[in-house]
Amino acid sequence: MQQMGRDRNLEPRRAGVVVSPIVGETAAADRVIQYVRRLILEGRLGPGQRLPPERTLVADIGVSRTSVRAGLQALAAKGILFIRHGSGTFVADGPPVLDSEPLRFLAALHGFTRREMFEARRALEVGAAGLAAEHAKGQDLAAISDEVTEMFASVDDPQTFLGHDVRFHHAIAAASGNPIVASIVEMVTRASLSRELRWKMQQASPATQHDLRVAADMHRRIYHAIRDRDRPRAEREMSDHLLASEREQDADRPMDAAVAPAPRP
Amino acid sequence: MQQMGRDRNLEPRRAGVVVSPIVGETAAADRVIQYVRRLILEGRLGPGQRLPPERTLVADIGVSRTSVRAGLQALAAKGILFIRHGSGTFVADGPPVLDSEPLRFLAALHGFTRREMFEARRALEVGAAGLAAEHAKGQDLAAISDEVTEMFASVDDPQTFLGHDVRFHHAIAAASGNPIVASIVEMVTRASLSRELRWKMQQASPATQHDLRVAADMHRRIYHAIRDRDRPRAEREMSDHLLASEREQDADRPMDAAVAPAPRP
DNA sequence: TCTGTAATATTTGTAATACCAATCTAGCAC
DNA sequence: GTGCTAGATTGGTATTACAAATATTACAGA
Repeated sequence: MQQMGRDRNLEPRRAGVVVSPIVGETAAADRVIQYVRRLILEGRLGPGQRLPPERTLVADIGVSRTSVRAGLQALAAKGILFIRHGSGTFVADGPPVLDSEPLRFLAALHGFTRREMFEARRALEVGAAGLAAEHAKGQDLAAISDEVTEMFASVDDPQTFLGHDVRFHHAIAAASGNPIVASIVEMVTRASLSRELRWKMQQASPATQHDLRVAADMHRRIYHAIRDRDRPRAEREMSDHLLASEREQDADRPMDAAVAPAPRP
Repeated sequence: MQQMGRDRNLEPRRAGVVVSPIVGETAAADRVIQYVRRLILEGRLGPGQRLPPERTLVADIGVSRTSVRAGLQALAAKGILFIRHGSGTFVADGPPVLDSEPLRFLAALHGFTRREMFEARRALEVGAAGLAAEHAKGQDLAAISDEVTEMFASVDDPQTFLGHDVRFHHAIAAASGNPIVASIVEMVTRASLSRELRWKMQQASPATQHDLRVAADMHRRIYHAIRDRDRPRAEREMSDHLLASEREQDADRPMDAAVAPAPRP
C-alpha cells in the first residue's frame, strides 16, 4: 500500500552512524537503561538530580523517544527514578525505600499465607531489634519511646493504636542503624498490611481494649530491652510479641484470593 | 497557541484515587496497571498464563497502545510480568524471585558499605538458618549436604568453590520452608555479589587453599546443626560464619563508586 | 502417516510525528 | 515587592507504519 513513504530512516540517526545491516541492535530500551545506569553507578548522577530532557536523551543515545520513555519508565517502576510531568525526570532521593508491590504480587501468585508473612517479619524484625539494641542512638530511643507512650494513650482507639504500632516497628528498624535492614523490614511490613487488616482492627470487639493494653505492654518491654542494650532480651521480646500477634489472626488464610495454578503456554 | 476555549480539561482529575504508593505512574498507564492487577489479584490470571495481545488490551481498556505498553513494561520491570518478543506477555511464574537491582541502586545511591550489606545478610540468614533447623525436609538437607561436599572437593578451585558457596546459602534459604524469607535472602545475596568480588576470589593467593578449607568446615558445622534440628546452634554457627567472611573483606569500602550528594532541583 | 520445511499469520519492538497537559520562567502591570 | 499572564520547557498520549521474533499452517517428500 504505502510503499512510497518508507524513506523515513534517512535523517534521524546521526550522520555517519549507519545502522549495521547485520547486527540486530538488540533492545533499544536497554541502551537507555544502561546509559542511565552508568550515569548513576559512576556517580555522575546523584540522588535528586535531574536527568536531561527526553528529547535530549534521544539525541545523545540515538534511539527514538518511544524507547527512551520505555527505558525511563522501567527504571521509574523499579523505584530508581521518579518522573514529574512538566518538570523533569529525577534520580530517586529521600530515605532508601524498596517497593512492596512485587512482594504483594508474589504473595498473591504463590498463595503465601499470613503465617508465612508473620514468620518472615519475625525473622527480620528479631534481627532488627537485636541490631537496635547494639546501635540505637539517643534520638532513636526517643522515637521508639514516644510511640509506646502514644500506644498506651490510645488503647480505646484501635485505629490510632494501629498507626503507632506500625510506627513503632518502623522506628525499631530505623534504630538498627542499618538502612538495608530497615528498607527490607519496611517492604515486608507494607506488603503485609492489607486493607482488611486495618478494617479488622477498627472493629472494636469487647476484648479489644484489654488486648491493646497487653500489646502496648509487650512493646514497652521491647523498648526497655533495647534501651538497656540487652540484645538477647530484645530479640526474645520481639519474637514473643510477633508470635502473640500472629496467634490473634487466622494466619493460615492466604493473603488474597487464592490463585489457581495455570497451565504453561 | 492552542485555543483555550476548547474542550480542554473538563474533568477535574480522578477523584479519590487512593493507590499508587509509587510516584511515576501516569493516568493512562495506571489504568492498564490496575486492569492487570485486578486480573491477577482476583485470580483470573495465574502464574505463567498469557495476557491478551496488546491490541486487544487497547480495545478492552480504551487507551492507546503506547499506554498499554507503558503499563505492561512497568509491571515487567517490577518482575510481575515477563514479555517475550513475538510470543506474548505472561504472568511471572517459576520460583518467587525479587529483583535485586533496586537494592543495588540504593546501595550505590546511598553509599551502603559492604559491612552494612554483610550485617543485613547476617540478620537475614541467621533467621533463615534457624527456620531451616526447624522446617528442613529430607531433600533440603540432602541439597545442603551436597554443596558442602562439593566445597571440600574444590578447595583448589576458588571459582568453583564460590559457586557452591552461593548455592549452599541458597539451599539454606530454601530449606527455611518460607518462600518470603528465601526470596529476600536471595535478593540481598544477588545484590551483594559484585563482579569484583568474583574476580577477587579467582586470584588464588597463597593462603587461599587453607582459607577455603576453613570456610568449608564452617559450612559443614552449619549443616550439622540444621541436620540435628538444633536451632540455636544453627543460628550461632551461621552468625559466626558470616562474621568470619566479613572480616576477610575490607568491609567499610562502599559497594560502588561513591555518589556525591546532589543539590535538589 | 509422518516429518521437515517454507510460507504465512500473530505478536511484540521501534520509529516518527503530532498534539495534549503539567510545570516552570520571564516579563509586565499594579 | 506582589500577582498575573504568556510563552517556553518538559513529560504524557495517540496514531501510523514498519521491523523483528515467534507461532501456526500448509505442503512436499519420504
